[in-house]
Amino acid sequence: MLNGKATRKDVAALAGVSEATVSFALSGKRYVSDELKNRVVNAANELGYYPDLIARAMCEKRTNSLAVLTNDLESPLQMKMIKSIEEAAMTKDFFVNICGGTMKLDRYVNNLISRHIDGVFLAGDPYAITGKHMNMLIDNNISVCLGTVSEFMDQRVCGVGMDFTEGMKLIIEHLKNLGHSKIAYLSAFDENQKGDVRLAGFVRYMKECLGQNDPMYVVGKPPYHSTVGVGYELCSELIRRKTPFTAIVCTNDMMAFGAISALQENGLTVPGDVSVVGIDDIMFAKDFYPSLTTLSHRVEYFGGMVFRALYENIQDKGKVMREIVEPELIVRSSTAPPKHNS
Amino acid sequence: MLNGKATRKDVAALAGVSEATVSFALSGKRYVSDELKNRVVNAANELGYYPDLIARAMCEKRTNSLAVLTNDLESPLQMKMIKSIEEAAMTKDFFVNICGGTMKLDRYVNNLISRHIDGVFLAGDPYAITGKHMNMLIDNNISVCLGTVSEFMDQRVCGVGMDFTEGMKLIIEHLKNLGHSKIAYLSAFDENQKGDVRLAGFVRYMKECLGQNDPMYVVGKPPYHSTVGVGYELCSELIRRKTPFTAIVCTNDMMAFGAISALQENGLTVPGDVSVVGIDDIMFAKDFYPSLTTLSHRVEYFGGMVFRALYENIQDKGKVMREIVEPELIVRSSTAPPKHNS
DNA sequence: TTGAAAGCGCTACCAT
DNA sequence: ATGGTAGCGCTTTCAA
Repeated sequence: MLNGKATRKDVAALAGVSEATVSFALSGKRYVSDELKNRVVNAANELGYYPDLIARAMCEKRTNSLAVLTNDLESPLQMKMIKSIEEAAMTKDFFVNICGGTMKLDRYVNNLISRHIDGVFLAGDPYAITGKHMNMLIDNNISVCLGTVSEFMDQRVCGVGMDFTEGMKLIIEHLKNLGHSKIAYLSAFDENQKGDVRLAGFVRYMKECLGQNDPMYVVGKPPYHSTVGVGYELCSELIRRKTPFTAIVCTNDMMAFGAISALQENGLTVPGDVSVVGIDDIMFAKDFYPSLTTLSHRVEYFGGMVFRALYENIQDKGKVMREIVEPELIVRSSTAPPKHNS
Repeated sequence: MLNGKATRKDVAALAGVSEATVSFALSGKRYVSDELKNRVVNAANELGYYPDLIARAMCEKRTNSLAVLTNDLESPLQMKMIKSIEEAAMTKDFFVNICGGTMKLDRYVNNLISRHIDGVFLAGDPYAITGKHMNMLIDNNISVCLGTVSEFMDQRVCGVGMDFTEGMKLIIEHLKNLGHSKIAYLSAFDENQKGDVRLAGFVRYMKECLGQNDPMYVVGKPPYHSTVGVGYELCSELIRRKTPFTAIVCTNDMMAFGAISALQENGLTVPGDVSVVGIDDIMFAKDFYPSLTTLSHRVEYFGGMVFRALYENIQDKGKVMREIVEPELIVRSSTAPPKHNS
């Protein structure tokens, strides 16, 4: 444990073997007799030797590191996702860099390339990253994974997506099973927003499950934020419409929190008078009052898949994984059967 | 723009100069005549040349990268902090790695060293990181910054801390100015928890500002979580005590949200019947209903300071910055004058 | 003012 | 089964 900078040379000298043998004994990439291996391992331990990953990266043109590029580092969902990616990455000794602010994309992309980052997960808005940037990354041998899956994706990029359509089905079936039929949807996005399939799923399953052709919903407007505040606004709007409803589904959990506030301010209790369902299962969902019934994307699993997609593509550019993670409905206490008089 | 891997050699060849001149022309570390410099710059542009940062790191024994070590990647406060550190870092082309899970500390520390990460910010619980790990980092020339400042800190580590004492003063003065005197504090921690100076600050300023020797407070118990749920519990306990109060201060914003829920469930409105103040100014504080009056640590500034402390220490191990960031009270709509009959 | 070349610590190929 | 060593792309010292 000299002064913390033992090199392979020192180990070789102490063990009385060649430098090559040190590498091979430690990596196992070539057979080394037990005796020499022992001497090397002991010498390495004695000196507190760890291979210099920068030097290794220089030879291998690989750094064992990823980056997550996102424009919304404060979003609870993204954080959870980053956390789970990082956890999966660490099992293979990959480090994870975070790149917030999709504004400075050029700068990030240059850095990613110059630093020989092996793979990138593009969280945030997929439309914010241009084809030019994607090509630069891929041309420089960096694996790319998108947080979505579509047939129009570049054939060389991986994708892990969420199944909101199936999710909507789970939500509506849950509410139906509780006895609800007057269900409203609060959408942060309007019909013009491609990319958000939640509203379409809602419409579809209100028809398929409940036979309703004209379900209730309130839509947001540009810039399409899905915050607590927007949930409050949209729910207030819903209440003003005076159309009776016994359950509300929201674009995400934060909007659900806002909706609950609006209901309470109007003297309606949750789930007594109205059941509320969110989407995302963010950290607060479980210990909010009332705890929120919400659609989970199983983010831990999701993050693991993202890492796996990237990892496999790094090992073999031929493997381009495309995976849709099936959601799971987490039933908590914001949903209950409707009142009889409703 | 060959196939994305022009090297310095290529630039030198194209410009008709030596490789050394390429480096110097681009870095400006040595005078290069205007003519040669131009030829180099043009050649570099033409080839799409960017220096290989891994090769550079190998020479310089520096990677221009930091890591944030934290045990709670999902905490909104930490996220905001990481975001602001990353933003500051990017202004100097530093990359930021995230290391969640303080459990695998050995593994992270080894990686940090092997990868020649230049500096580390220890977010999370400072007591979770052992002296052994800190010494390993410092002995290996890695700068360390703690999210706290105390006189007992290792002389070689930087620190950027929050001034909760001053913060409590701001909070209590604000409530006093509104006309409150029956103020209660909901603490996630109890008196046994050193490190949390909020309760002490509360007691102190209830006396100094309001002349009260025995202020109301409810404390948490191990494992001392400060979640929405705990806020709800502690507030419920406060209500059960039947001691009249017109304002509540909470350990953090999440507890404040829980407290507000508990109040509302007991038929008390915020801020009509009770004013509530949080601490941290997390993302949700501003668009919660009601929007939360809370103590901001000015996290953007805080993160900038953390980066600066690390950056300066990296350049010069002699510079060990210790900075206390002064808080700021963000007055929103969860506080108002007390009712007359209270 | 500019060029040549010695490293940095490792991987992996070529010898033995 | 093991050793020697070229080479990765750069920074920087030493020469010219």
